[in-house]
Amino acid sequence: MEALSVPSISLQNFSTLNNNLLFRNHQILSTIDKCSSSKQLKEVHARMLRTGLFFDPFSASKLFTASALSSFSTLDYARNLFDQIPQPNLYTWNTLIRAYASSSDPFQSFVIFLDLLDKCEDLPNKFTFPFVIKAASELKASRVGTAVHGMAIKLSFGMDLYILNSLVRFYGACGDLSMAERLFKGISCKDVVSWNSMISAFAQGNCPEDALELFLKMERENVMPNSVTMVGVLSACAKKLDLEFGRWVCSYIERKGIKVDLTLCNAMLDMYTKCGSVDDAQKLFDEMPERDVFSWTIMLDGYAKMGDYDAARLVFNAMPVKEIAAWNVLISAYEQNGKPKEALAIFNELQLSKIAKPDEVTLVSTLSACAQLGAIDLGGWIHVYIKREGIVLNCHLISSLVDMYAKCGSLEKALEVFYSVEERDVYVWSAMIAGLGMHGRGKAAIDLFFEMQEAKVKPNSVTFTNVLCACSHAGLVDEGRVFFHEMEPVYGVVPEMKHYACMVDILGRAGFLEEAMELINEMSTTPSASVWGALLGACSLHMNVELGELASDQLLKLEPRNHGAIVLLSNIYAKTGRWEKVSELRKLMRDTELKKEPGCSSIEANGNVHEFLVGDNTHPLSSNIYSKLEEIATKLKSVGYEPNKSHLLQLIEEDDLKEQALSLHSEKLAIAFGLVTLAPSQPIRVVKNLRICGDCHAFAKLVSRVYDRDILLRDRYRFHHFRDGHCSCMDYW
DNA sequence: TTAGGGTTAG
Repeated sequence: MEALSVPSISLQNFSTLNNNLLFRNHQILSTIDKCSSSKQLKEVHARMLRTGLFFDPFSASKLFTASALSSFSTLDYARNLFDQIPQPNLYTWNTLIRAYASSSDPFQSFVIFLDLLDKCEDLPNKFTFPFVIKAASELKASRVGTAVHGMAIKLSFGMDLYILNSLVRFYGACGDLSMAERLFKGISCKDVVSWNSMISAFAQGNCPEDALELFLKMERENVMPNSVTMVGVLSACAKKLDLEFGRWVCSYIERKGIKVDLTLCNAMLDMYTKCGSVDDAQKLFDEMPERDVFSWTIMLDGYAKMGDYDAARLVFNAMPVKEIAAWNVLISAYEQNGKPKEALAIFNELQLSKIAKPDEVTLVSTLSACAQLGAIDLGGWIHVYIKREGIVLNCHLISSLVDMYAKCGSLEKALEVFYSVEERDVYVWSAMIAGLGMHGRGKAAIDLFFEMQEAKVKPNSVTFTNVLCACSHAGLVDEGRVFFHEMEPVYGVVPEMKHYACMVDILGRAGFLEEAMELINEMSTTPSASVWGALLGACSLHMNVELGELASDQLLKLEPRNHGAIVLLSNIYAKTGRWEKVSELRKLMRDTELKKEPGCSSIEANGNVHEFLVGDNTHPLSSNIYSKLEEIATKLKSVGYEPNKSHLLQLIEEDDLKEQALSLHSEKLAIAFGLVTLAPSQPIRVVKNLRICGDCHAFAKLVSRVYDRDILLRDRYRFHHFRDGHCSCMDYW
């Protein structure tokens, strides 16, 4: 009996104790929800460890959830906490996967998911899958996501609405719109999220028409859209550049009383700027009760894209928080509008200000600006920076580096980067093919094209443009014909205008002018200015007056202000001695106030880019440059150099004036500057905005021999590598 | 005993 009394007492005691514990537990647990800083959370954690409450899986999961999902706690701390939980339950595992899925490192969700399968006694449930699928969408990890989809079906969650909705988004994000649509159509009880997922999938997958159509269908089926729907619809309007429909959507939102939150406001701003009405955007922006970094960046982007850099700068200066995206907007706007120097100035400002840290987008845009300017020192510095900061070299960065090195004249470095990586997508291969092509290595470019086939990478339209360009620069006519004729039947790439222009260039340059004309006549679409330009260039090279007149007529019909066409035609007339025609064209240029684009050459020295215009004497070292030019002239004359005056296109009449004008061509100034400032071991790298003229070409060849210097000159079309009196273009350009 | 899916800038 005694034995009975003891347990009865202890049971009673235990029960009291348990009640107290429950009460205390409840108190501690309820404080978790009230935490508003990581410090408070850590205090609760400590108390739970002291009381042993942390070792109760449910209580631990409460604490963990707060740390994983709260805005004030870091994911690292949460992960640490998770690792301390002796036996995390499925709920806890799911929460960790969820937290990683919306973090900056969604890949961890996969790692944790595999860990769950290995270590958790429960199988994944219907809550697990949406989180894992979300991670797959973020990463566009189509194979992993598809496998996860299969697993969900096996565990008989194939019809769960939440999982299906996540899958629609996942397949959409991976670009498999037909699979997304198949799943969407198969959902028996679609809710508003199902519609939203499909509309966004269309909008983001470059099918804005389908997105808008689906929205109208949703209307017809009386499904009430919410603000998320409208964000997707506005994004489709922005993609379609459909301002009218966009405006209708904005009034629809008002009419239907759809709640306009900050995100929706931003989507409206974005639609207005993308559709070209920055005024509407500015009006809305001014009225917005609340703005976030997105709102500011959209406005900045709007002004920058339309080329209103002053307004963009005002927005930028007013931004309360200058995230890296804002810097990127400015840098890429300058870089893409042919203002690479301004782009580099912003990059410099970013470096000095240390407000934000360059990311991959910054580096891609900056590398492109370096490529445009031929700024190899800065480009190389960025390469070192990437390595130093441990930035992962993705395909985008690799193609930018390859492109930068190739365009700055260092084919070796471009090849080094290309062969140093294992993952190469079609753009990386295409960039390398272009690099070889512009350096006149046509055969190597073609070999690389076939190497790409062996690596099972499918060529696209860019690849073919680059391959054809490579053939053109190297005079590989037969190879060019084969590629052009095989691109559609063998590789499934339909020839576009630029491919026709390349092919006309290949044929024309090699003197097959009639064949080039036949090709133009066979075209099913109207030939563009670039096609006629290629023919005209070839006519100028081979002095074909008849076809030249035809080509320039067509070209001027399409682009009446194309001074290049007039210059080329006058070139043909001058070479064939039709002076009266030359005068007519000169008069036409005067009357229409058409000015020849001034020649401009740039050269990098000690990290600074120096620019020279024709006859420029504004450079601080101008007097040194001109004495150097005189010295060069004397030296070259002694080896038999005669200036070739025909390249002046008879725009200057007096012979001595001509000679003087020739010596003032910008590339000559840049080369002289290079000889003055660069160490004898350094190659002289010059970038010219126009095509190099025959006289400057002969000049550079001789300078390379007389001064024993490598000269790398990039003109509008290609590279000329001068060494020991020869050029890599073999005088075919 | 806890919960999930869809949205905007480069």
